[in-house]
Amino acid sequence: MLQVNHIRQYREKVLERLSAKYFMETALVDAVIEKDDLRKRIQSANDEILSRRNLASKEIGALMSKGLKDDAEARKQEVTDLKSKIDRNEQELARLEVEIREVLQRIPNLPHEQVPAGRTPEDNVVVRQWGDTPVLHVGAVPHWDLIKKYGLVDFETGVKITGSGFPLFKGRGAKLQRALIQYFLDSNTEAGYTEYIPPYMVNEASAYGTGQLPDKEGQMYYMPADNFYMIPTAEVPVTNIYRDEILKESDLPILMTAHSPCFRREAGSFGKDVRGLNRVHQFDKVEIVQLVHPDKSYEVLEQMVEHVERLVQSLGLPYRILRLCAGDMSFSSAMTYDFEIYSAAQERWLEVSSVSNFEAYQTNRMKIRFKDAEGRMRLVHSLNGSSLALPRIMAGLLENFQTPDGILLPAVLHRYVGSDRLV
RNA sequence: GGAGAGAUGGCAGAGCGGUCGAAUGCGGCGGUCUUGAAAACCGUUGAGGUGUAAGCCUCCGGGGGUUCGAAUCCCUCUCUCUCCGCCA
Repeated sequence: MLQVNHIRQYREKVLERLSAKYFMETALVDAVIEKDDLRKRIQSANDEILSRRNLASKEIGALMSKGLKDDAEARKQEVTDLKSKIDRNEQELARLEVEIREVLQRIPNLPHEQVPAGRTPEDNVVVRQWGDTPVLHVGAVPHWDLIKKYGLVDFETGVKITGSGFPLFKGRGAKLQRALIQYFLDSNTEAGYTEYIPPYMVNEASAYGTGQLPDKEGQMYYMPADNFYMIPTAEVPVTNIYRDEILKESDLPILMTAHSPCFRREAGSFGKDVRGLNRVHQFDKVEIVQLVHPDKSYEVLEQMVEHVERLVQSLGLPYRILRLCAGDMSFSSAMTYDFEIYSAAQERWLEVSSVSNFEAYQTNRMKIRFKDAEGRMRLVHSLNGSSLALPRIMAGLLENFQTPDGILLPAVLHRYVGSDRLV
C-alpha cells in the first residue's frame, strides 16, 4: 500500500496518477489524510496525558519510600482520574488506525509516468516483437488435439481425480514439463538468481504481504482447518522470505527464483479461454523475484524483461512484449510488461509472462527495509516476473513445432528431454 | 495425537512490580595502536509515532486483565523447542 506521508506530501500528483488509472474513489485520498490528521491530534494529546501519568507514578513511588502515605494517596487519585481519558483516546486511536489501513488498502499503486495512458487491453503498447509466424502444414491442429493424439495430458482423468482444470500430465507430456522447469531454473540461476523451493501453502500474513488479501481472496484456495491458502504463484512465499526484515544496503539486490505449482480458482472464466491448457486451476510456473535499492528498480525491471526475453527467444517462439496501459495494470503494480507468444494453430497470442515493478507498494505492507548510506530507514522495491508460465509455453511449443509425423523441439531443450523431438 | 519447556534488541542470553528500552557476551560501525592486518584497548550501535529542535510517547510473541506504576503478576491465543506415538 501507499505511504500516508507520501500521499499527504504529493496529494495533487497522487490524484492525477490515480485518475490515469481510472480509479474513481478519489475521495479515499482525502479520507486518509483527514483520518491521519485526527490520529496525530489525538496521539499528541494522549501522549501528553501519558507523560503526566508516568511522572505522577514515579512520584508516588518516591513518596511511598519516604513513608508519606497521604500525599501518595492523593496522587493516586489524580492518576486514576486520567485513566478514563486515556482509555477513550486509545480506543479512538485503535479505531482510526484500522480505518486508515482499510482505506489505504483500497487505493491502488500509482502508475509510473512512463506507463501508457488507456484503460483496456487495446491501449497496451507493443514495445517489441520478435520471430516469424510459423507456417504450419496442412491439417495442423490446436494443442488440445495434439495432446489427445499423443497422450500428453489427460484432462478427463484429472476431472475424475479432482475436477475440471486440474490436468494430469502423462508420459512425454510430463517429461516436457519437467524439462522446461529444469531449463528455466538453470537459466535463472546462471543469471544470478538463488533457487528456492518454497512452501506451497501460506498463512494469512504472507497472503496479506504480497497483496492477495484482502482484495483477491476469492482467487485463492483456502484451507479453513489450518487457516492456510494455496499459493497462486511462487511470488507469494518467495517475496515473504524477507517480510519484517531490515536489510543492509550491501545485501541488495536480492535475486530469487523458484518453481512451484500455482493454484487459482479462476471463478467466472469460461469459453475458448479455458480450452486445453490456456487456463487451468493448477499449473506450474517458474518465477523470478528481486528486492532492490529504490533508485535502481526501473533499471532492474528492464534487466528482468531482457532476461525473460532471452528465455522465450531461445525456445524459438514468436513473441511480443507489451507495456500495459495504466488501466490494464494490476492493483499493486507501478509498471508492467506482458509477454505474449503466438500460438500458431489457435492463431492467437497467449500471455506467458508478466514482469512488474511494485516499487514500495508491497514492501510497505511487508516492512522490508534497509538502512541507506545516511543511516535513514527506507523501503526496498520489489519486482517479479514469470520465467515462465508452463502450460501456455507448452501449448505454443506443441502447436508451433508440430509436423505431420510428430512434434519437434527447440535446440535448448534437446539435452533436457534427451531427444530432438517430443514425439 | 499425548506430555513437558519456552517466546526479551542482528544473534546468544540476564532481568527483586518503580531508578529497565532493558545487564553481559558476540556481531556491526568509528577510533587508538600498526608499514598493513590481527590482537588489545576506547567509544558507539533497536524500531515506530510526534515535533524545526530539545524532548515527549509507544513497543520485551499477539490480545485482555490486576496495579498509582508491568518485560516482571493473572487469563487467553498463537508459535517454537524437547520427549513419546504415527509416518514419507
